[in-house]
Amino acid sequence: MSLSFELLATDGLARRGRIATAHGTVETPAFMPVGTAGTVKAMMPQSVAETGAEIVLGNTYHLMLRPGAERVAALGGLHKFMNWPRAILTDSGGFQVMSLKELRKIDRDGVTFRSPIDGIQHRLTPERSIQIQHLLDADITMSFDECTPWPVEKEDAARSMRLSMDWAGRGKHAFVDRPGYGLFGIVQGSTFPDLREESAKALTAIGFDGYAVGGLAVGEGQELMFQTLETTVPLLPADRPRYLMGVGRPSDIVGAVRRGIDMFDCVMPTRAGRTAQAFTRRGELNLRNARHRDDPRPIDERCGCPACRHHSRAYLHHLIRSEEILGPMLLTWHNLHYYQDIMRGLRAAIETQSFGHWIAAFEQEQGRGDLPPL
RNA sequence: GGAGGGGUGGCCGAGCGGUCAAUGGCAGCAGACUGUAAAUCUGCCGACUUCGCGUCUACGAAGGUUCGAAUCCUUCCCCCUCCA
Repeated sequence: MSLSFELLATDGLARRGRIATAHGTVETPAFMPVGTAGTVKAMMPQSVAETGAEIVLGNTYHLMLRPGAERVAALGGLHKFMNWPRAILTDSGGFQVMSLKELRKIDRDGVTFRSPIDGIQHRLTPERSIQIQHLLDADITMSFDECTPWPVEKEDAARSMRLSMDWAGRGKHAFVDRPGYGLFGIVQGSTFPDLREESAKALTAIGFDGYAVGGLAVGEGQELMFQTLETTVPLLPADRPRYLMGVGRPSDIVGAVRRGIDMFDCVMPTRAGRTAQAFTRRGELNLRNARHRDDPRPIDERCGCPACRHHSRAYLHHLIRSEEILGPMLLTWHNLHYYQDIMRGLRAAIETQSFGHWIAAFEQEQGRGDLPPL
């Protein structure tokens, strides 16, 4: 195991840990902003770091198409290329097997994609996906899998999961172990407990530096997602980090930490920020709505982000309405800052054995709703 | 003075005898967004409405032709272009 994971404290099933990567440590529970194409959209790398992020996600599929993995490698790797000196986790392309279902053909050996950029065919196998992630210099490499869509017949979920397990084994062989670098396996099996169990056992038998839970937050709803975590997480090795892929909203993250998850990534704070939605302690706000037109207050007077320290809701509303680029920038910044505030709060709560109290306060405040309009 | 082109819902702009409360776009009002084909997408957008239809008022104004007119005819009002 060349990726060290230290378990610092626990409170119930919740864990406080530390991952040491070749590009710095990552305090867990951790949220990883998504930087698909070598950029966390609408954010400068330094600003991403200032929110408290210690690791971002990059994407095999997108970087393979453009500018190309070999080109990134020749330019010194993804950290240097995007000027992000900290840790990077790369998705394997497995999500695109689902999200680009109209543009790909899947077979036992791998997946052929037709590029949405120029129509050219690209081939991704477990081995090539790992190789690309090496070329990108990812600190954490993800196994190539198929993110199983939902809803799905059990038979199809089983076939999909077993294919991903086969690919996980092939990826493990292709992975070049180095100090500070790690490979994660991804548990599939949709919402079927016995399939999740089969998948978890298959992965632990192979042995990975960390274990991800994939195929969730794809439409099944929070309750089913939590149920699936409750049956899956206990099957994962306690001494390895656990990553819930693609999740989620603040309440999803909090609930998953309570169930033993250590790492998260999600486009929600960045994408929603670009589409005028702000996440706050007291719930969600759509800054495009007319009710903010004359509101001189910040999104959240207790938030320390630049949007909240320097700008009114009225101004942010104006920027969004005017389609000024600063609008998406500031809202993305706010959302990422708020997400990292949550993670800081979760980590501190677990350290001080006050997790239950923290969650109660979190839920109470979220339920209270936005401040009344002026 | 002469010749020609126009006036359509908040704006721009299609339609040129029925299937038109009237294509589109913008503006406006909301909603969605979960390992990013996303600075994207969806719904509503004359009035009333039991929100399902329906009813009413509508395509510069007034008349007329027609079973039926935003669409054809007459007159009037206004705008634009070119020539004097």
